[in-house]
Amino acid sequence: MSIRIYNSLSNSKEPFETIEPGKVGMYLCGPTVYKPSHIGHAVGPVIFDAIKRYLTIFHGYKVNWVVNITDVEDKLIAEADAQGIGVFELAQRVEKNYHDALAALAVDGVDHFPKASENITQIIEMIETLISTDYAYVVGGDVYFNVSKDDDYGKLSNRNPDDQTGQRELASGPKKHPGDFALWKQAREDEPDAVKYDSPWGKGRPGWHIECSAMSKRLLGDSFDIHGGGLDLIFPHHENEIAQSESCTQKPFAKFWMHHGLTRFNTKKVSKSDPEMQAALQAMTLSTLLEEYSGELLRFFILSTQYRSPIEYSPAELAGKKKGLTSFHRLFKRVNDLGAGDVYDAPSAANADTFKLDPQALGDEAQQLAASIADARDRFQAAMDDDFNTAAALAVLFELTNSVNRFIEVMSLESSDDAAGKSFALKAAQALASLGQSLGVFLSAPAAASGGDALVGQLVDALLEVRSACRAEKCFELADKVRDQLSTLGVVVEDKPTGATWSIEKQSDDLQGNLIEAHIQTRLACKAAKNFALSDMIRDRLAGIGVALEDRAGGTTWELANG
RNA sequence: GGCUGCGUGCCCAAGUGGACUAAGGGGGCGGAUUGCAAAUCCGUUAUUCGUCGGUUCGAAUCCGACCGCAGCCUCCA
Repeated sequence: MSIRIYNSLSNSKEPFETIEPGKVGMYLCGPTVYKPSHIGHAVGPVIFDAIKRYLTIFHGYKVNWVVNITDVEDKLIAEADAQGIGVFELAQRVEKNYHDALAALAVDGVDHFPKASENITQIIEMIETLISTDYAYVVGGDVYFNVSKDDDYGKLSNRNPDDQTGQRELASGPKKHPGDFALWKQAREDEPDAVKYDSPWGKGRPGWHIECSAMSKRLLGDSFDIHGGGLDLIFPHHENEIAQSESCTQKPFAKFWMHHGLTRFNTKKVSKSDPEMQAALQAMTLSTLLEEYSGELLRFFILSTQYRSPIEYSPAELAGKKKGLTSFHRLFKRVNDLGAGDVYDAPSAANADTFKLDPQALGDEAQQLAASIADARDRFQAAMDDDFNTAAALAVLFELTNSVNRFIEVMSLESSDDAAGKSFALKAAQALASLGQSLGVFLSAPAAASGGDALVGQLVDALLEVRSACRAEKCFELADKVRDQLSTLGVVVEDKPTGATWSIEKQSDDLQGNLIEAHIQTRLACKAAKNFALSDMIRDRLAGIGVALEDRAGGTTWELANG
């Protein structure tokens, strides 16, 4: 029952033990807010959010999670200049964009979002300590970290700074060693005043790495449990964080280093600074993706791969995942339609009783389902305990989908009033949902399902009543035409024992107007078939929901009775 | 060149020495159901895990070589 985590520091899986019993301090490197975030930036937050939920729900940990916002940095200054706006104006705008995306992805577990600009004092203090202990030195208005002084520098990335001469035998400039990196950068004349901070070494601003050391120290202490980020940050960023922090405090910095795989597009890393990626990047921006896909789908997509593996992003791949996710939504809707209760309102997976179903006298099928559910929790936990294998955990959920569907099928629950059976199906589905919820999916029913518009719903219902009448009269041609029309509008119809149900699979423009038009077309077809009872029914039904039809010489027009 | 990793069916993806004669998803194919669909259910779709050797009673899993791919060594989640 113990958690094992792959630690980049040792390149092996280690048993997870926290520094303080029952508590986890967790730090994730966040974005530099100079350009909108893309899909790759969502990976860390989604994984860590799922981890926090899991650790909290399944292991009872109290998790304190910090994600930094880098708002003082070269690129940001350059981008603000290019756009002709203030540095912090740009930073705030991009940061809002980032937070909106996280909200859509259901990443709500972050406890602190510290900003570099708000921690200058702590940064300066840390640099002063490093200077006083000779781990750093001042050259003009710059301060550099002295890698030669740090014995175990390179332990995370397995690099020896003295062997790194190879490619960049560049002039080390004012530095003592080419591997030395900036802790503090002297202000340049052309830089905006907003990023010129006072320091003992004159006006300037912090280097990139030091902010994470200073902010994690302030919010999580000298030593904490988990530090995460993308694989591309191992060197130099994380290596340098370790160097700064451990040299400053003389204590171990992060206990576990977790690095997630990078998102790729056409087998190449998605990068904001890669010129070849620029065109494609537009489409991979989180705000763009969220216009077309739900946050839940993007989250599901990210969780369907073990976090250390790279994820290949493509619209086709996302479409495939969407089908998988939809199969859960269908099941939940199917169970909710049984009327025994709301699946989404599931008890917590933390409660073992959620998985103890009593099959009573419901027979073999219920026995089997009860066994599957009980087993699922263990398998789910085993997968998650093994380095947070969300891909394997989701596989367990897929299997349960099948078990519950089969139960509903075999017990014919949709066409019976078997209250005990329905309640059993509900509990099984809730157990399934609770596992997903502990990863941050299945939190609520997909928003688009009902169209979000009462009139649209009434129009579809009315159309389906007409179709039902057609089917009763064995007038299948007309019935199919209705279904086809709806399908074109993105409304998918499914016939069930209890009648037809529908859902909006694809949003389309002016759905309302098109639905009324579909009524008119259907009515025209009825009239052509001399089925006047049906055509009148359509007109009356529409009138009932406030849509008045008028037959004119040039065709039929419609208007809404009251706004 | 140095340092990390990776290579599993048509596609995605778990599994890292023995319940693997390899999860799960997408797709394909057959059947049940349906007026027909859709959805759902049942069945089926890798004797094989980049290639070649080795270790072992036993390897997708360990070792070696080779081939291919990615990341880092400069900013990057």
